Amino acid sequence: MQRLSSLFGRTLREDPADATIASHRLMVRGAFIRPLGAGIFSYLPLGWRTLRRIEQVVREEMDAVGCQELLMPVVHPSTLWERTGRFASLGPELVRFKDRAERNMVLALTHEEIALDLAARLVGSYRQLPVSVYHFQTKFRDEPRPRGGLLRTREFTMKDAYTFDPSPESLDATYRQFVTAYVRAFRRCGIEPLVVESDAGAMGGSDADEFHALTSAGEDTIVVCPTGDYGANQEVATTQPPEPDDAEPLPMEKVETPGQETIAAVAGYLGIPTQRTLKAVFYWTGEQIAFVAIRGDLDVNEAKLRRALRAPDIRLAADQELTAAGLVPGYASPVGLDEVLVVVDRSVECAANLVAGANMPGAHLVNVNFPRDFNADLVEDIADVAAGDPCPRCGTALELRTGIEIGNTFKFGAYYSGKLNATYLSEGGSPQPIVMGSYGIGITRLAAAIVELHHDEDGIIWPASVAPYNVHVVQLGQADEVTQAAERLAQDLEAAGLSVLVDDRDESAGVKFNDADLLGIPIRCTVSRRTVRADAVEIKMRHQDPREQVASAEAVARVVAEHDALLAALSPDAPVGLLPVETAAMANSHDPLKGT
RNA sequence: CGGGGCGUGGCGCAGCCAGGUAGCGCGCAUCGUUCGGGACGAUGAGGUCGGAGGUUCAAAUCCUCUCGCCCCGACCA
Repeated sequence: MQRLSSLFGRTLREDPADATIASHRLMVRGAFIRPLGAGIFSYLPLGWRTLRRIEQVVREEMDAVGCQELLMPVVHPSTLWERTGRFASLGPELVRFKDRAERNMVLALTHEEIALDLAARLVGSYRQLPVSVYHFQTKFRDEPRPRGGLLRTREFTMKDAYTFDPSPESLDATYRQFVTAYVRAFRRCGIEPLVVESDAGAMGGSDADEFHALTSAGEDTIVVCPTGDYGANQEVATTQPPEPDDAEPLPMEKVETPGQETIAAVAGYLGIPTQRTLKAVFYWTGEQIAFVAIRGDLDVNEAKLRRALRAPDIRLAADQELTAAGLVPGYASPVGLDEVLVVVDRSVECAANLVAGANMPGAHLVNVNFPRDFNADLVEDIADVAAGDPCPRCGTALELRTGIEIGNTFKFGAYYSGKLNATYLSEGGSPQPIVMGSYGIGITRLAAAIVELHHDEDGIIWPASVAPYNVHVVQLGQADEVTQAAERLAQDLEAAGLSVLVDDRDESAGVKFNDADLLGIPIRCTVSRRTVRADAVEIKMRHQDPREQVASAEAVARVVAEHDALLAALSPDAPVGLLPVETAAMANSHDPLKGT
């Protein structure tokens, strides 16, 4: 048992000034974590115990699908990273340094290279496949902007798994197993994950899914169909193509629009809806300017544009870059442009008689029609999906949600195997590339997501599966009889298999109860002069209000039963797949920031 | 990287504009009284005011530079 009087860490009465989101605030106040630098945290005993419990849930689900735990290093020679090309292609988020012999080294930000290299060395035959490994390991990514406590850190703990299959079909089966294992793990941690399609990445992935905890504290926008048949990260989400406008194309004309430099201004000035305008957005690809033409009411989705252009590092172009290319900011038009790369969103292809800039100050063109009036180098879907757009599968109005990405899964196929020459001998005796999958769960981020979904104004409400201790024994008063009773209760609870935190501090009842609420251990037992005289123990569940006195002789059995019931409620067993949005709505209703 | 904010005992803050003995609340220590939802009284410890340089008789305060942290955006397997 741990006594609060000797716990390393102190709770804070006031919120830390720099914490804005609930999980950050409560985990610092409750002595779970302390910041060391931007995006770098120490995990105090309470926090570390919690992380280890989360790990254990994940570990059990990984073991259950036959995945084998190992441990790979944090510091790597750059060699393998050079062979896959990532030493050069990754940006400053990959920390590079030299050792004493001037060899290039990196800090692990993931372990595909290392895991696959191991597989290549250890797997020789199809008889050894499929096989999979995982570990819990520190990752370091020099993020440009850490934020939200454990939500986005530079140093973090990740459970990453790597699967090795003999064929894409075999990988498909493995992949489904892992998705199922992930959903089970998250449910056991008290999170109903929303599984959505995600960006497979510019690095050769063929298929990818993300697992989201829905809460307004998240950073990702998720597009979901209320029928549950579609869900995708906004980076890859699509909607049904717009209905073609079969209006008769009218002759193009120039109109004076002095001072009307924005879509809203032009539309207002001409008395038309923004859907009837053509918005020009300019990106710099690193080599040239890309002129993006999109319907005025839509927004450009940069992730889609990046893929369409096959340009990993696009950014909005600066005004001087536009002027240098002969474009007039506010009045730019694709009409009459030859030198510039033009990307047209499919919304423009389907529209008729749009208003576009005239490439001169103070004037616009009306009745612009594509492709009659201008050319495109690319026509693609590069628009953000908006709430209300029709589901690509069933046409139902789509909804937008905010989520924390707590896990992801990727099919890499033979992409890395080709680079690292990772092969096995097939039944026919020929070398074949190992077919790889990669699966991540951010353990520290998952802890933050759990707190976001499980807290109230008084503190954290840990799911029983991951709480740092099972039971919080609060001793009120320092009388010998009370101390002894609390001690005995704690010992009996431990003998029954529960972990116990005892608040034996000489503090007032209010301080102790408030700290108990803050720390969020699911079951609280109070021992005081009053309960000792009644030969009883008061039991209170953290997630509900009633307090109940139970006879001492029955207290332990009762606590065990309550704890078992809490664990049973965190059942992993429910249909797996793309989850219905009702569950998403339920998850959101837990979020006090949004109200209910 | 762009924009904004903030660095003053362990935590939360005031003082800065209008330079002149570094303050408040909480916490901490000791003693006493309290003792079921952040008790009360008394006494006490604890701060090179993020750092460097400058202006000045005098700098937490004014100027310059710099480091760090937070938020928004950019970015993000």
